Amino acid sequence: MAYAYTEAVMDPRWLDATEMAAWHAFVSTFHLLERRIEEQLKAAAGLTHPQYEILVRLSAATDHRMRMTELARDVVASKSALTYQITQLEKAGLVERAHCPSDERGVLAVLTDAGMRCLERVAPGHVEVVRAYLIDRLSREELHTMTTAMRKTERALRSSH
Amino acid sequence: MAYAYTEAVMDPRWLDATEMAAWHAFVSTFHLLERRIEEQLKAAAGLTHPQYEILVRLSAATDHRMRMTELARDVVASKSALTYQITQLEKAGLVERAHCPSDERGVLAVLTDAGMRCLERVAPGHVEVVRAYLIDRLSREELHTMTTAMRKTERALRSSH
DNA sequence: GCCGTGATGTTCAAACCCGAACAACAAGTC
DNA sequence: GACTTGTTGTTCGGGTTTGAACATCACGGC
Repeated sequence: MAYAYTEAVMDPRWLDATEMAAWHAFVSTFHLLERRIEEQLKAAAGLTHPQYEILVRLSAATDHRMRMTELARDVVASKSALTYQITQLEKAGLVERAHCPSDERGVLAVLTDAGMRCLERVAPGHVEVVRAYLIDRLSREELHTMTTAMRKTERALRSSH
Repeated sequence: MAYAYTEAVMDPRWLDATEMAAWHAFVSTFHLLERRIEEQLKAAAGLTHPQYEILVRLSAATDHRMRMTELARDVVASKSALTYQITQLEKAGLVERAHCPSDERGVLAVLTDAGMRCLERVAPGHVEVVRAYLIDRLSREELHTMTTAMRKTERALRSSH
């Protein structure tokens, strides 16, 4: 019990001003952008951001279908959260569930035609928001740096469960 | 009604591969990091990330107190979300509410001594996570670029309500 | 074939967030 | 002072996420 805190107690490497600024800017900006995106999607099609992301992934998949677990990994959602959202999208007629032929327990989330049309209708407005507040404000150089930086962290997080 | 969609319909400037990669990396990484942080904070002190952020802001404020609205802006939370979290922190004895002397409707969130001690105990472990997965993996150059990039977006989002 | 281990997707209760509605007050105008 | 306008913080209902528990099935060794 005692040495569970040993490392933290002995080595508090605090963030300096530059590091603190980077971290706070990162977190605050994401939340603000997320809020703006939710607002736009809800007004345009009654969709939430997680729901939109699901439609995007399915539209990019072969045969417009994906296993639940793989889809959950892609959109970074818990299994139960994905179950809930797929149920919602099913009620809206944008997604269907299908049995997985290769695995008896498996479930496939399938994008319907209505779902594809919905995505095509909503995507331009969504992209416009992402552009207006993030992409178009960054130089090619900045974009590239941010991508490599994010990937380093993503890789580290995904490889440690 | 017709030209509400005009711009989007006429000008669907899709994201190219580089832009798409940047955007997806940004969103995915944040969610993964957020998940890891929540896990660490909950295990260490039964705190959520929003709650931790509140304690941090209060500890940095003069007299360890802040108006609700200002605090909500800082941590990027809705008014009702902050009301809820302050109530939770009050139950845990980490924060108290006080009347605002200069404004009769105002409420001050005040960090208690127990709250300060809690923060001091938890902060090292939290910082360690932020370092291990983000800060320490980025060069000084990358950190600076990311900060300026985030700030551009933050500024744009905050100035448009 | 038969366990043991692990993966898959769902269910459930609890916690949490959002937005609209609301009462109370501030600040300025007339 | 009364009126208007805007701000402050809370409340409430509905929607969403979480993590643990669970039933079901895949896969390997023996």
